[in-house]
Formats: sequence, C-alpha cells, structure tokens
Amino acid sequence: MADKYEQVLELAKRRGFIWNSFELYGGTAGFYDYGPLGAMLKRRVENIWRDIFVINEGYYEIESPTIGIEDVFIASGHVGGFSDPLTECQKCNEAFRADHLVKDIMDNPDTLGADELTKVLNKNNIKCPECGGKLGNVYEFNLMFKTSIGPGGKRAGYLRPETAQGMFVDFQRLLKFYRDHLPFGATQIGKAYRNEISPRQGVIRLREFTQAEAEIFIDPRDKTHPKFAEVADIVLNLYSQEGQAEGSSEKMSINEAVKKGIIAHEFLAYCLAMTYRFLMRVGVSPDKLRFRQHMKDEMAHYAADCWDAEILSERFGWVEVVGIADRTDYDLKAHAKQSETELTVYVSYDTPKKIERFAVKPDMGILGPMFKGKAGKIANALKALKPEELSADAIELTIDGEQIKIEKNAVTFETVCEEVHGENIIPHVIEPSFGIDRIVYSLLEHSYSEEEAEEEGEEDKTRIVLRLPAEVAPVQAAVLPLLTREELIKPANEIVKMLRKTGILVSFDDSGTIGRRYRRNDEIGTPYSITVDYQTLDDGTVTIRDRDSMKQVRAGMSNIADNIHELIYNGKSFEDAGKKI
RNA sequence: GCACCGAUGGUCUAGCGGCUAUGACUUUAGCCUUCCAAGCUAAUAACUCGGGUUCAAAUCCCGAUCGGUGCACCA
Repeated sequence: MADKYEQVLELAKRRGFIWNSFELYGGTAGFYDYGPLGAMLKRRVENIWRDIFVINEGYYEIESPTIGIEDVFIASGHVGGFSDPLTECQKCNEAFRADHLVKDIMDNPDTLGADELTKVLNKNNIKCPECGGKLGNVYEFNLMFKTSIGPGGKRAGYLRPETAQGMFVDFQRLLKFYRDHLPFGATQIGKAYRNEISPRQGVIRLREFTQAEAEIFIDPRDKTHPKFAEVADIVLNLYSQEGQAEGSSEKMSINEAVKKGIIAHEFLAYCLAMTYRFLMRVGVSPDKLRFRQHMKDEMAHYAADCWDAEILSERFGWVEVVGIADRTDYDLKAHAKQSETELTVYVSYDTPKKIERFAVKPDMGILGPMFKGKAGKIANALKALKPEELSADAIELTIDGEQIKIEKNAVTFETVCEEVHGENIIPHVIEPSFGIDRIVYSLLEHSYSEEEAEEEGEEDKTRIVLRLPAEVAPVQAAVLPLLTREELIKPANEIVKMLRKTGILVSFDDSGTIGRRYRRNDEIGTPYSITVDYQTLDDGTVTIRDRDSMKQVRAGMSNIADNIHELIYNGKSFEDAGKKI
C-alpha cells in the first residue's frame, strides 16, 4: 500500500535524514530540515559537485548575499515577470490568470498593471470561464519573498529566487580575477527562495531550496569546448524536441548529437556530459535519467538551447533536477542596461584588422580663442559632419540655436587607415543549474531497496538497504565489537580513533546482536562495517563487511584506515581489501 | 487558493461518547550471545492545535495547521 515515497520519507524521518520543518509548531508547507545524516549526505553531494565544477573545471566558487536589491531583480526580470496577475471568481472561487483572460481582446496584456487589467475585465464584461460568475479585482502575486533593507522600510529587498544573479552582478570583478580572458566561469552553491502559491510534493517543491549554479561566460563566436574530445563518446538518453513529438527518447553519443544538430553546440553538450558524470557519481540510477530538451515555446525567448536533466521518481514521474541553458547575452545586456555600465570583454583578433576610418580633426588652436566656452560643442558638431559638408566653401553650424560660421582652415579631415586589434564583445552565458534538494531526494529513492534476506531454515524477513555510493554515504564506516566484552571494545575504540584521524566519519555500536547492528547500518547506507572478534586479539586482523553484498573479508587492523580510504575514494574493489572469508 | 479525504508514542496502528488509551516494531538500561534484526528482564514514550456541544470528547460539530488527491499555479 505504502508507495516508495512514503517508505523513503518514513526512513528519512526516523533515521535523521530529512523532515518537515517547524514540526514543533505544526509544520509549514514548503520547508524541510536536513537532519544529522541528511545534512552530511547533502554536504557530500555538494562536495562532489565542487570537485567537478570548481576543482576540475576551474570555475571558482563565490558567495553573494541571499538578499538582493531591487535593481538586480528589475534587471533579471523577476520583479516584473516573476509575478502573475490573478483574479478569482467570486462565485466559485476559481483563480485565473487575468492576462490570459484578456489575451483575445488585447495585444499585449503583459504590459498592464493589476488595476488596468481589472478595468479591462469590467469594461469587456468578462466572466468566470468556469461558472460565469463575476470576477474579483486583479492582484499581483509575486513569487519572490519581499523584505526591506534598513530602518523605515524604504528600500526594498528580495530573497533571491536563484543564485545566478550573484555571478552576473559580479561580472566585472570576475573578469578581472580571470585576467580578462574568455571563457571563464563562476559557481555558487546556496539557498534560493520562492514563495510558491501552494507547494506540494514534499521535498520536490520547496519555498527555500539549495541551488548549485555555474555561470560560464564564453565567446559567442566560438562555442566549441577544448576538452570536448574527452566526453565525445559518452552516451546519453536524449529526449529531444523531435523525440517529444514522437514520445520517445533516444540513446546517442554526445558527439553524434552535436553533429546532427540536436544539441546546439559543443559547449552545451560538454555541460550535459559533466552533469551526467556528476549524477552518476552521486548515485542516480542511469536507467532513471534522461535529458529533455525544452520545446521552442517553452524556452525563454532569448535562450539558444536548453536541456533539463530529469530523474524518474516512482511518485512524481520525471522530475527536473538540472537545467542547462545557453542564455546568450541576455543577462549581461539586461544588467548593462539597468546599471548603465558596459559589461563587455575586450577580445583581441588573431591578426589585427585594417579599417578605413574617416577622421575629423578640429584645430582647437583656432577654435578655442575664437569661440571660448562653445569651442567644445563646436568641435563635437564638426566631428559628426560628412566629407562633402566639410569640403564646402563655408561650414555653417547651429549651436544652441545660434548660427555659427567656421573658417575652412579651422578644421582638417582625412580618411585614415587604422589597425584594430580587437573589439569589445558581450559574452554568452552557459548556465548549468542544479536543484540539490531534488537530487538528494532522488538519491534516497533510487538507493532505497527492500530485499528478502533468505536464511536457511528461517522465515523470510526484509532487509532495508540504502545503496548509496560510498562517497556520499553520511556514515562511512561502522566499527563493531562482535560481543559486548571489554577485550573486544578496546581494539574497536582504537580503530575508531585511527579512522577519525584520517577524516572518515565512523560510528561505534556495541548495542544488540551483531546482525541487528549490521541492519541498522544497512538502513542508513553505511558502506563498510568493521568487526572486531577474538581472532583480532590473536593476529591483529578484523573483518570488513560490504553493505551491498553482505560479504566479508579479513584484513589487517594496523593499516585499516588506508584500506577504508582506498575503498571509499579510490575505487578499490572490495575483493582486494583483504582475504576472503 | 478551491474541492474531497485524512491526522493517536520515534515508526506503523487499535479504539469512533464513559478505560489507568491497544498492540507491534524501534529506542534505552541490563542479562544472554564467537558474524547478519527473531532470546530474557525492565524502562521511556502519543490522542495536531483552538473553540463548541455534553454530566462526560481521542471519539460529535466548527475553525486553523499539516499531509494526500484533483483543479489552478510552478522563473
């Protein structure tokens, strides 16, 4: 009866992964707490993301405020576009998008405010499409949490609805940090906030959530990727625009997808590949992952191409967990306009270009004494003239309504040949954006398994196992004395110490039978259990038990820390960890 | 935000006007125990919240909150 979501959430609650926030006061929809194990799991997922994007790709991480000022979100479009004008039927209480209702009457209802929309509704006698009842006043519902900065509440602030704007706002500083070179990227892992109208689906739609975003600034004329060859052969499950029309996804190598023009360009494809590697490494099931291309009408108007990584969940179907978009120069242009600052990169040409340019040189030695304060304005006016106007016998200008005659000898002009070494361009932005909470939930769901542990002559019983990759499991090893005896507890404690010294998160458990303790650890995904028995006292060896296979090997106690480290981080196979038992 | 359904120890649940509120698992303390939750002894722990009806409410009514489902919303 209970579906997997319920089973996973029950376990998550009971064992300290995640639970609804503010339970003490009855709980609040859209907010979840990460418990001791959940916070650790999430941290490990984030650190793998860092390993890939920050360490291996070199896109340094920044940290900007979670509160943003109004200008930022005017530029991003969130102040205007992140809200919807709603109207409710007074009779049946259905809510409708007011701009949708007047779409057929108006050309551009998006530009109207709430009051104007109310007027249009009334004037045209528009009724509730459901029951024909009267519609109420239109109000704006903005999905951003609003607050005020400083006393008096005069200055508006908003909790950021995405982390991305931080990187755009810091563009100039980042450009300098990367010594004026394209491409470069910056990342941020942090909280974002959206005041969802009615969040459902548990952890899938949150009002406060964690994003990991990279903004990679590239040369718009060159969207190749230097390391493309390394990923060209990765095969992805692609659900392209055509595929969606036919309702089928297709497995294809990245190289082929770019060649066929399914993925817009190498750089975007490379990001898909990175995303794939990341999701595989943290433990998403490969058969429950697909990359879905946004349909043309679904894509933002400025986007060149956009793909979502979607993960299959038993309860929620295909869930978007990553968005990878070529946002072109939209964001930088918007911030350039709002801030009245040029946000460009100077790019040198391979070889300087020769350009013919018409140059006007007013002789300030003559104009200055003659016109005094007006000389500057006159010089500028002269520069704007065309060759034929300048070569006339007399040059007449109108400055501030005054007719002014200029002597021919006060200005010279010529066509000059110049070498241009480069130009200022607005970079394009490639943005992979990860919803960490959804990924963490998916990991729990995908790694959760119940299996019948058959023991001869005994009844069937279920074993709950979280098959998390060793690298993300919150508790990395359990140390268990076989029996509650002082002589076994002592060496066990020594092992705990050794492991902790090397940064392994280890739990010690001597309560209950050994089987019970193995099961307790299976349930939270502890990949390895180290058991101290009487043989340990004789020859200094312990057993290591593998969570997934339940197999055991016997290995030395003195180098146990290195051994476990290799198992977790270096892909050492369990068989190589010791002697088979 | 609307409609329908639901809410009892950590978890799952019994009770549907009157009990000291059922049971299981978990947990804790101890015993036992030489490798996969099953033994023994004991302990801890719950009626979502606020009103109302009634001599009496976990139980009936109203409202709120949270959760589920459908509609709407979802950069």
